[in-house]
Amino acid sequence: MTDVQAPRSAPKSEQTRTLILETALRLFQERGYDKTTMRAIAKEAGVSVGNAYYYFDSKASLITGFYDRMSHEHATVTGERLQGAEDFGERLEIAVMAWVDCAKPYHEFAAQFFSTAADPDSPLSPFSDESYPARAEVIQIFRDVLEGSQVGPKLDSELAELLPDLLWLYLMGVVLYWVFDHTEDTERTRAFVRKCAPLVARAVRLSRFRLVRPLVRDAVELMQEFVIPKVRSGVTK
Amino acid sequence: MTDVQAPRSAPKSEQTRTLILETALRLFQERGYDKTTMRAIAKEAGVSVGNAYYYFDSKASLITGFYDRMSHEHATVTGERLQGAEDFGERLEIAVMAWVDCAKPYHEFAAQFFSTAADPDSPLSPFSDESYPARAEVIQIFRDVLEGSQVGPKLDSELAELLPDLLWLYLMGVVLYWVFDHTEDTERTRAFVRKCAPLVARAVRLSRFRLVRPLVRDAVELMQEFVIPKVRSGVTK
DNA sequence: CGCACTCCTTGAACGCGTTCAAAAAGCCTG
DNA sequence: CAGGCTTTTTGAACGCGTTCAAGGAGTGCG
Repeated sequence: MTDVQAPRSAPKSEQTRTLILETALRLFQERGYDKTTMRAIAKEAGVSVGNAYYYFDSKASLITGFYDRMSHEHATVTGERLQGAEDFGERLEIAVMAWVDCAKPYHEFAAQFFSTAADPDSPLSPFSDESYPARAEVIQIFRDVLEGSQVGPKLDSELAELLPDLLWLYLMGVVLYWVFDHTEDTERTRAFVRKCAPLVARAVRLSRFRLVRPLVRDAVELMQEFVIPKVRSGVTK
Repeated sequence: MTDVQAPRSAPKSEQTRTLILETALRLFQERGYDKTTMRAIAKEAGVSVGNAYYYFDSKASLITGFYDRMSHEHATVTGERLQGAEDFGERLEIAVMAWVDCAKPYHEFAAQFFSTAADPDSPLSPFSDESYPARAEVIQIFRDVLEGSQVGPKLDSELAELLPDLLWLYLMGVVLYWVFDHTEDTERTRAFVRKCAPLVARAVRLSRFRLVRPLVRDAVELMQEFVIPKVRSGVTK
């Protein structure tokens, strides 16, 4: 099921599918999402427009592969960089900054594409059932971030269980910031991430104190009831 | 060709413009955004498609009037309901719930339209320069919410100044939740709002304690540097 | 009255994403 | 090889948002 380059064993149809997908992603990156037409994709891939629609529901759903690729690379890069870092804030910064780095080549393309992804009914919404695998993989990254630090075991168990999902939401906030960021090399987003990480870490550590703990518990409960179901299994639930 | 009412102050062109706008908003509400075509708007208004484009840049920019109308009604309704409420959490719930009530007739339409509004370059983005007037009006609502409660004066002055903008961001979060909410009468969003308000109020009150104050100050500083400029004067700054 | 000038209005035409009936290519069985 | 069946491929056609050259319509001036 891995779709890198069509293996020799793959049937013809799978080859065509892959060819169309690769061509599309290449053109998206070269010309941007809007300027890449379905006709151009078909022509470049040497097939008909109708054929592209035989394999993919829509132009937007050609992005599915992009999601998977992106979360894979994010997980890999983060895994490498986390080696040796033990401070929670530091680890968090590494994970989020890794995303910014991985997403760099796609910034222009992603900004154009963002509005499509924001459609609640689109399979490409970050909350959709279809994007669940990619979402789960990124949440796992944050689980690693937490478990590899000293702060993890000291937390309230319910919060510790919830935190990876919350950090994924935090990443979505960063993504939103990044999409609107037009500075060179998205330097402003990077500065934002560098400043945010230690603050988040401090907030998490504060959550253990007797003064704030009751509030945190209630907030955790609220999240578990109202927000997490949407993150865990898509908006339809 | 047909002149309905002729206010002596309004020249012919203004009449046409208004006619197109009113027709568009009515059809959007009746049929939804996607199913309302520019051709249908023009036909229903008794003009040509090209004429609609003479007055409005695009189909999306026909929504501008909707934004203003919505924020006005939100401000009015909130103002009425705030009478007699003094608790900050209660006032916050009133303000946000008033939004949910005002937005009720447009839920289906807004969900379709949401993806257009999410485009960072669109004048209809909630962060855009063009939507600044509506945004400012809503932020003023939250300023009233804060000032009419007892918690306002006791806060750190920097936080107090920032809080209305932050509460507007919180409202944007609720809007996001609302857009994805498919329950009857968006009952789930309402429950979410009812549970959130007192928690936010508690968090604000906690911010005054010596234990958390340093963190809050740093977070406020971060917000002022990285986020508030975008809220105050649009993303271009 | 003719002329020029600006403001409005028109509808055909363009390029886009998407659909679909029909043709082509594989594939299996007798 | 023939015949039927499914899978794959085609490209014309549809409806959409949007553009634009062309033509009114009103107004002031000689």
